Amino acid sequence: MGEPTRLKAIAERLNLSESTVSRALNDYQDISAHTKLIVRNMAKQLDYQPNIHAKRLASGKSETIGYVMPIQEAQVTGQFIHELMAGIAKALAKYGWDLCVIAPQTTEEELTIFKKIARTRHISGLVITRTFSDDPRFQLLQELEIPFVSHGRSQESRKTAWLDVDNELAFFDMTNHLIELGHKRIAHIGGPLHYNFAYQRRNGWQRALKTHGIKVPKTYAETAELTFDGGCHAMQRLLEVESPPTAVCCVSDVVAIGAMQALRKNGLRPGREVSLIGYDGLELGAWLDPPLTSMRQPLQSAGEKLAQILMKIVERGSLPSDNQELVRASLVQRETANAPISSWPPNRTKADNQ
Amino acid sequence: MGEPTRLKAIAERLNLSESTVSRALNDYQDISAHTKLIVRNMAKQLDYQPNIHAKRLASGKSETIGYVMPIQEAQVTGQFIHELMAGIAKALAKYGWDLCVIAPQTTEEELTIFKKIARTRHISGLVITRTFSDDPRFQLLQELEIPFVSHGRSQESRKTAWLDVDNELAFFDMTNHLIELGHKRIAHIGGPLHYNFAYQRRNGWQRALKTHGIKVPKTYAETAELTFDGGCHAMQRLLEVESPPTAVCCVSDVVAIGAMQALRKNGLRPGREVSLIGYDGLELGAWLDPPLTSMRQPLQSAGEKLAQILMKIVERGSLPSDNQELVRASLVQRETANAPISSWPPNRTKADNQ
DNA sequence: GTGAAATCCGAAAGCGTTTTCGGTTGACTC
DNA sequence: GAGTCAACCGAAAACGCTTTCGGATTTCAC
Repeated sequence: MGEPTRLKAIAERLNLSESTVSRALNDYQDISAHTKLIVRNMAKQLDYQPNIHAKRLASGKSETIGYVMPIQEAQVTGQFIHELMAGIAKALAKYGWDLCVIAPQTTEEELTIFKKIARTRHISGLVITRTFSDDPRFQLLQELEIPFVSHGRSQESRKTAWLDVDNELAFFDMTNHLIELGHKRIAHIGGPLHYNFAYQRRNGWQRALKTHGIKVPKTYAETAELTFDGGCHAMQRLLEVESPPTAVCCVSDVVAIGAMQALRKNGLRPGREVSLIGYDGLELGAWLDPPLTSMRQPLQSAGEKLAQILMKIVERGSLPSDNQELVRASLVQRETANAPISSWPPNRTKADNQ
Repeated sequence: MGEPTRLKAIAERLNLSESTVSRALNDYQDISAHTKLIVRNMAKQLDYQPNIHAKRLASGKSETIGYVMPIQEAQVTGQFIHELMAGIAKALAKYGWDLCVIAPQTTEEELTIFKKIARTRHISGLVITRTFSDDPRFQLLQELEIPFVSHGRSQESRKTAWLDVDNELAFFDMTNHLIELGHKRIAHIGGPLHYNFAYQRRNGWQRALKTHGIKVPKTYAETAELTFDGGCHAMQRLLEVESPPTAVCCVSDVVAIGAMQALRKNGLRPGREVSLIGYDGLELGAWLDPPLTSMRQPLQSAGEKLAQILMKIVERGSLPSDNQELVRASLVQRETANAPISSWPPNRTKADNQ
């Protein structure tokens, strides 16, 4: 309804110049407190909203950050992304910044888009997720001088900004929890090692075992695709080793759910013969039978932090390397992690030290 | 690296005016084919990317559409949203349009944002989802003259653009499937009726029963919150009626999963004593024990369609009421929908007509 | 060969901000 | 009372594109 209020309208009403009004609204030092006050009141009264395109053109800033949607490959990334984006959008909205979604179909397209952004500069910074150990995006974005922050680290992220869960610690904690429950035969179903977090999680598991002087066979270090089937097959393999584990740390909830399926197929009940802990804290874990114990990281607040970090870098030139933050995941106790039972594994070998 | 190419650079190189170059690139009629060709070649050669803010300022168009994230209330909306957004972003990207995420925290905030958009016009159209039977957004957006398309209908959507799944037909199909399997005692766990789809789904179920002359007690029409617990409680109530059903149509997968839980608690196995069909076709349904039969709508393509509809309306002034489209959901056969078994329900009443 | 109609392009005026630069006050110093 | 220095504000030039308007050619019919 009606024409939107322009700077000009405010200026005319107050008998000021447009430039004064502009500077008053942007809190310049050379405008008196009194002028600022009346300008702001008038702006509020007229419900002034600056024309964002004019503003961005004139200032050369875009006040828009891009979120690169991970290419759809791993399963159930949905909830994850949703919460993260909600957090990012929320934090940005406070400052009038926009969140723009970028959904490349392939890795090459993703890199092409980055190059385009570097030229147009219509996006002032990027949030990337699903990082790989060896991730070409880090180098490219640095070369292109596009400010960015990643959710998750990489081998290349020493000098860049990131926010990550302490995966190593999470799996250290997770494994310790199982040890405290009395387990000694603790296996790990990890993810493909090109995912950076897969490394870290495996290391956390190993460190906990080492700390307690527990030795496990090499076969206890399984690897699986980050899918239901992946978890299912990996668990099956674990059940077929000479002396199967009494507990398994799983790299993700989806993998853990696959592992549950394998247990069931073998007539075992998750959390009875074999304890299981997943990672992600997915809500749906609670709907399973039995409900899946897991580790959870706060996603919404992570999104907000990512946004804040990025704005700090873009706007105030904060150094990327000063913006590296680790958060701690917490245990979500449900019903698949219990003390070991004596009837399992059925045929103990002499190597068994229990 | 280096300054981006401007219109000016192309013009100078070709000894043309900026306006000619601009019109050549925008395919104006009054530019000769030859000029267009050389301009375009030069643009490509110099890797010209127009300054989006200048373009939008000058043209008064924003080429940005907003996606309003549903307020986080119902469960597992994540995957849903992710796929839909990926589809929208993909379709928009083809035309150089942006997708901007709007994440209001409350309904009031959502409406406030709409009003702001109406003033600034920095977003040229909106996609809204999670529609309610009585949804204030429809009227407001029409009043504000903001182009929009909804995923899902409403009582107020007669004149607006929408894309929806034929919920009524989906539940008609679903119920028929159960009837074909031999079921006659088919209940329904519906959603709160302020969700528009909840109405439609219930009606589809009823129509199928009616078509086959099947009568069911009123107690068979259950209502549940769209949550795991909601489904669980509703199923529990269904099991306590005089003669419980042999099959249940659930308004959503999450509700169905809750219902599965209730069955298990009562010593029953989903798909044996009581068949169950969900709706949404969530991937995670396949990971359950037993895997959940469901109905699925194509989401990614729905997102693309939504984007196309909106662009058509914004750009070419297509009438909203000419852009109403119904798509059909399809059955995802898994293992919770089977023929009824004779041992259930345990104590048949005389009212039982089997 | 003339007039009219097409065809093609350039000049220039926006679009609504930001930001630099300079100018006008008034206060303050000695 | 002349000079200095802040403190405030206005004029005007960007920012890079679109789009209107009109001017210069060429084409065509007669």
